[in-house]
Amino acid sequence: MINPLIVEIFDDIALLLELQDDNPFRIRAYRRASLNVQALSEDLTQIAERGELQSIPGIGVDLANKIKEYIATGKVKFYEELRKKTPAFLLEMLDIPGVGPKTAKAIFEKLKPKNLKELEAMGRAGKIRKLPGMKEKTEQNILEGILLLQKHRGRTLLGKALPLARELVSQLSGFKGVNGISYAGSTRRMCETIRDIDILIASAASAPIMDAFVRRKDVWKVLAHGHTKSSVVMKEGLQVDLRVVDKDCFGAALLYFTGSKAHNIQLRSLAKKRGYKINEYGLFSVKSNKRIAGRTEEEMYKALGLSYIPPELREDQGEIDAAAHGKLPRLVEKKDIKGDFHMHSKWSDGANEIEEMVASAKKRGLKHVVLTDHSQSLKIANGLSPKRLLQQIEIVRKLNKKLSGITLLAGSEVDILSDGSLDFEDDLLKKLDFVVASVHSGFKQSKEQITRRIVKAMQNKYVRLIGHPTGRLLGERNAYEVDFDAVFKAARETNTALEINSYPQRLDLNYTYARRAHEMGVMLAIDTDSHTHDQFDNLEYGVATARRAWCAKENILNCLDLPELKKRIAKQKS
DNA sequence: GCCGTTTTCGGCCCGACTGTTTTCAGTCG
Repeated sequence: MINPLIVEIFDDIALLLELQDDNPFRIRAYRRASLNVQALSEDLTQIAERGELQSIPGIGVDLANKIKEYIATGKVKFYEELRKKTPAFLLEMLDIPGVGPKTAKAIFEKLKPKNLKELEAMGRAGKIRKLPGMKEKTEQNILEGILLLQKHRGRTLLGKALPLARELVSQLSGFKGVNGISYAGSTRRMCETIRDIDILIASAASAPIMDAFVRRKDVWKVLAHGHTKSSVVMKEGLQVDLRVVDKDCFGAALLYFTGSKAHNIQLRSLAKKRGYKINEYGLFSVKSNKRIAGRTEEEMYKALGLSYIPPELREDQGEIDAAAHGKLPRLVEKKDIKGDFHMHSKWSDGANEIEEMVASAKKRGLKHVVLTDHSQSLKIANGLSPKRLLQQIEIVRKLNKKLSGITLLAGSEVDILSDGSLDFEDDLLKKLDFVVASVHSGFKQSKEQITRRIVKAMQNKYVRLIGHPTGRLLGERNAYEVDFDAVFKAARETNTALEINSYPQRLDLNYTYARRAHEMGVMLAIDTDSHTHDQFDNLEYGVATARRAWCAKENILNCLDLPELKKRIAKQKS
């Protein structure tokens, strides 16, 4: 997959051009192209082979040629030359919050620091304040920016950011004069990782709210503190931006601060074409400067002739066009999920007894769950031997008779071994109600090997589902190399579902692959892979991923009632 | 550098906060 490399090159080119004070629209073009490449689920190499690079929005003749050049030579000459011209540390300086191209260049040209440490020493020695246009404050801010950069690197999992955002919303909503409140930004779009939390408040009296916000005990550092906008870094490292607007503008502001940036740009272009202007205060007629909409997001979309676009879809992935033609899907919701096909108990590496897991699932409204402890090869997770699995099946059957309001099914998360065979014999799998097959080893195999392995597992007539199909762990391990088209095709042909694993560090399939999979006719299943009783709460992250993948409930296997599911299973693979 | 239901040339989203300025440039989202 060369896409991440192209993304990095385009982003770097944008920064390098910025340092050269190049045409800002040219710079934006590289950024836009990078965003659109990021959103692809298919490898650029394949798109290039079909000669369709220019069908990607933001990719024209020139950028298509740069991609082709990279595929052919592993290099982009234009990029190499730009880099040669620019010292590496100058580029690195742009990572410091508050330091942009102008400041970076001014400092670099005069002081020639070689690294962050040297720059910091220069700041401490009072050398930066002597430069034209800079005083003590600028110097101070750069020093603090360096500190921030060291503390606040990387992104935070949605599973951590969302609860924090909700907590902040709940606390701030109790404030006097708050007429409306919501978190916005990538948290509201349910992106898998979050850079900072955005909170929007509707109120006529912003100053006291701002004051209280920046004085919170859990605030580490105040980055900005204005009348309507403040930014802080929390002690645990996450940045939170708070914005206060009048309640008449709440919808326009919520739309704006939810983003994505690319979605906003498309909306504004559309507005412009129709003689309107959009900002965070509303939709205005350019001619009369009269406000047309702004109280609610629904009102804003309606005024633009669009149906309401749920936040999860606002990624500039065709949603505006679909909304204009009434073709948005009716997205799956958490309440549509009837069962969970993937959970563990103390028998393998779970923390709770089977009964506790079932009770927890029932409490959350699930109607059926499949117990899928690990198989024998996964020693580290105390995988079940055939003998223990047979015992467990019996216990499951007995326990199920005692249950009401929820059905417990017998299953296994069986390992797909390195040659593609399964960790249990068919005779044993046959006794189970539902089999999940997953890769837990041999991540470094070649693309062909892993693809063959997974396809072979899907051809087993008892395997209903492939668990966490790409094996990635956010911030820890990349997805293994696999030919997705081959996997999706085989999944469709063998009637095997693919999982959207809800565990916040997995979210696997991710939303772009999940979208392509169901568009190719593959059934998906949203599972929690719970290892403790409270992890059933992760379901909402999996549902969000499915929504971001444009899934309706018809695309999701666990939206079926148990009788329907059983019918489907009986028909499947027979 | 991209793009076209006004355009193949001339546009390209919009505003808040900060610091160093006496009216604005730089940075950020």
